[in-house]
Amino acid sequence: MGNLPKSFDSQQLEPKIYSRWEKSGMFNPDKMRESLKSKGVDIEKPFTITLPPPNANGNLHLGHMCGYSFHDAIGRYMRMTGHPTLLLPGKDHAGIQTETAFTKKLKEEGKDKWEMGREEFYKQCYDFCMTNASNARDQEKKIGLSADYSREFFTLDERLTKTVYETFEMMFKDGRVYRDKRIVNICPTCKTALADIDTEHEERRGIFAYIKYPVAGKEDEYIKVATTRPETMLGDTAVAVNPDDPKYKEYIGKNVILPIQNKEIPVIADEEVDMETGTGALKVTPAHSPVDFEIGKKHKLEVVNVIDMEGCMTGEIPERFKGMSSNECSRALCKELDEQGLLVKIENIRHEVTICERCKTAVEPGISNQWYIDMSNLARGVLKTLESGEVKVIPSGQQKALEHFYENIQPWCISRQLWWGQRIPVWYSGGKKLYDWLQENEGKTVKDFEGEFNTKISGDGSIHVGEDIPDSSGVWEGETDMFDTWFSSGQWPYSTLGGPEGEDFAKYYPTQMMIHARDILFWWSARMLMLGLYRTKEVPFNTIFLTGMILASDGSKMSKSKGNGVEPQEVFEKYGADALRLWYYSDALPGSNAPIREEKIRGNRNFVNKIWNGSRFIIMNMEESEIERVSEYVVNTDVERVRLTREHIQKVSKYIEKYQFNLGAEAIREFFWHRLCDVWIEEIKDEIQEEEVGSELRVERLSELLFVLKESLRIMHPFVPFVTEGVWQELVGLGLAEGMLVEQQIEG
RNA sequence: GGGCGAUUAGCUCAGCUGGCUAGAGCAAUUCGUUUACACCGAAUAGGUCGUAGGUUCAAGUCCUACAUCGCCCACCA
Repeated sequence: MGNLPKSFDSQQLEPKIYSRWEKSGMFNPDKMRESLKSKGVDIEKPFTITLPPPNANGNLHLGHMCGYSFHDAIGRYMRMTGHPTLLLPGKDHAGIQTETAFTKKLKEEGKDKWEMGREEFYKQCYDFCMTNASNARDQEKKIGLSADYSREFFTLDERLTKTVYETFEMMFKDGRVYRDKRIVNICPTCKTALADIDTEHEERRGIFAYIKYPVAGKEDEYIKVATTRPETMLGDTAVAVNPDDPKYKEYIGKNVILPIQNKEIPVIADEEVDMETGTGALKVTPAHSPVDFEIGKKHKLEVVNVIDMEGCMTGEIPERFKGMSSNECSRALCKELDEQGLLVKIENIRHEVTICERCKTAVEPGISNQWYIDMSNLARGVLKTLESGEVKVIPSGQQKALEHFYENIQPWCISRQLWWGQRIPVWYSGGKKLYDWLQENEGKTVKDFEGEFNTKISGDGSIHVGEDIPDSSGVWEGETDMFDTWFSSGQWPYSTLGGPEGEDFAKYYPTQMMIHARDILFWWSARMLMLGLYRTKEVPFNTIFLTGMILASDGSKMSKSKGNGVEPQEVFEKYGADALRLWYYSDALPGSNAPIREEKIRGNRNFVNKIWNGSRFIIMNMEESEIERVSEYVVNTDVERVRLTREHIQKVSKYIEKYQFNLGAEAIREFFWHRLCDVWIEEIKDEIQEEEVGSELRVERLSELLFVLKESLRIMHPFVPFVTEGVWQELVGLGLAEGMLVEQQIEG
């Protein structure tokens, strides 16, 4: 009976199967609830996961596919065990990263961001993102992601931005949000401030210059300092030595002359200074080094800014250096110092530098005014939930890392000098510069500011927090900075459900899980937990499941520049989505690295094909005249094969519930291939070979096989949804099954 | 400098709270089959579970040190 093709043609069938699922509406939990109700199925608690929104600035890679494969397996399992299940999809505007990517794209097209202007840039960048979002959506569907696309979000959607703004306003009122002038990392390429967490460290080549600072009032007496960044000396305001250092004891409290600038600066004593490093004397540039900034604060040193946002020399320095890049200036300075006999030597060294996480440019530490959030007591709140077990991280080793992060939480710099993102909803009466100046100079008035800068101000220096301009008086200057992208994605679990007042929020919050690769644990999950706790008084999810990292076959990171990447499309075409999914379940386990292994994916494809052919054989063995009897036959639960099948279902269910997908994948393979196909089918083949069509024994045995087949299709469906649904539909076509596999329930 | 993790067959990894005569997939070797599937079947070989101690009736499995590798965090000029 039946005439099925010899292999499961994933290329042909997967898209068809996916669109049938979509039509069924089962990915919408509201519709699913109705459907279950009409069938009289017991409805369990809803199950929700807000899916990680991929950055809408490119295509998805195998790492995204990995995460979605796990989401989907869990989602499908929950759906098949009576839970109205919501996998909520979205796309992320991804602030800096998208701005960088899009600017680069414009450049390739011969266009310039600055010529284009802010508004036009935003518009075109938006379109760029929408195109990418649409591609990403198609790819998500290719891997079989059973998400409810009727609820899809983009992080810049109005409904979502509204929630983000509310949170900011609340935090401002609470005094958690504040503006502060501190030393921050400034990326000269991205031209924006970066939070510490947005930076990386890398060993790079550099110089170590030894420079003589003449002691004031003495001939031929010098203090030698050593520095990796000579250009910052223009902003030096002290030389620090260790109080116990015999070499310099006599100079403490005296002055040295800062060369080039010809300015006297004090020699101060500070325990932080290591006598062994360099010369033991440290030049102090509070404006351009985090360490020096702290020392400067302690000793009330002047802060002299000599490098701007773009990494160019600026401020009160000799004309000839102005506008030079810091590197150019470094060279020019060394030359001049050498001519003056003040340069002792330059060593070539390798040292750790801080670089921009996105564009890998070395950051310039610099002083600037930025918006900050004090996260400390929210961090303590989350810490409690980790300790109590309310929130769990899989693998547990990463949980400790997360605890460590919360214990050492720093103020979060949330303002970015970008064009792409959500504008910080703040208005300054009389301008931002006035506001910052008044904050810095306590007791001073608007009048003082007018005097100091010789301008006329309309406005009183106050601030208004809110999306809309407070009135039309013309005194208000809108904030131009954007939010750090993580400030919006950090609110993903409730903003996508319409915020704390939303209808979906009432039904589907809190969510149950968060699944992503471990590299964004601190950026994302850590923030979602804190912000969730703040806005909703409860943690947004209880389980963080960290997938393994997908690597190139040699164990290195996949990257475009190395050309060692593998495109998902390539894998789909060669082996199909189910085969790729199985590989993730067995290889991309929490805490592990998963170098791509094509031969393993091929092996999984073979298994997928085995599922097809085992099923095909069972179907083909049934004669048309037997179908009605077989479909009505109720198998005896005492029969060994039936009993073992039940045990198998329970075992795999347990594995899924414990997130042991590797064991689940192994078990279904073992059962279907090596028990059903290799043993049971072979046994029954022999038994019924000589039997007449329609005989009691044939009907009984074929019914038994059909039972085992259907049950194992159900339990395999969360792992390999396409081929199992494909087979199920063949059964439906013959009257041996009903509906769609996606809505079937797994019997416990 | 601090934290975390890894080290089991040629390769990639399982092995949860100690009972293993140590498993899987892929690769390898031999044989078979071409009317479910060559994207197949049957079989074989391959590991003193990083090293050294310890706890225990019993240790890949727990403890301690060491070695090697990886990741994360950190302001060393």
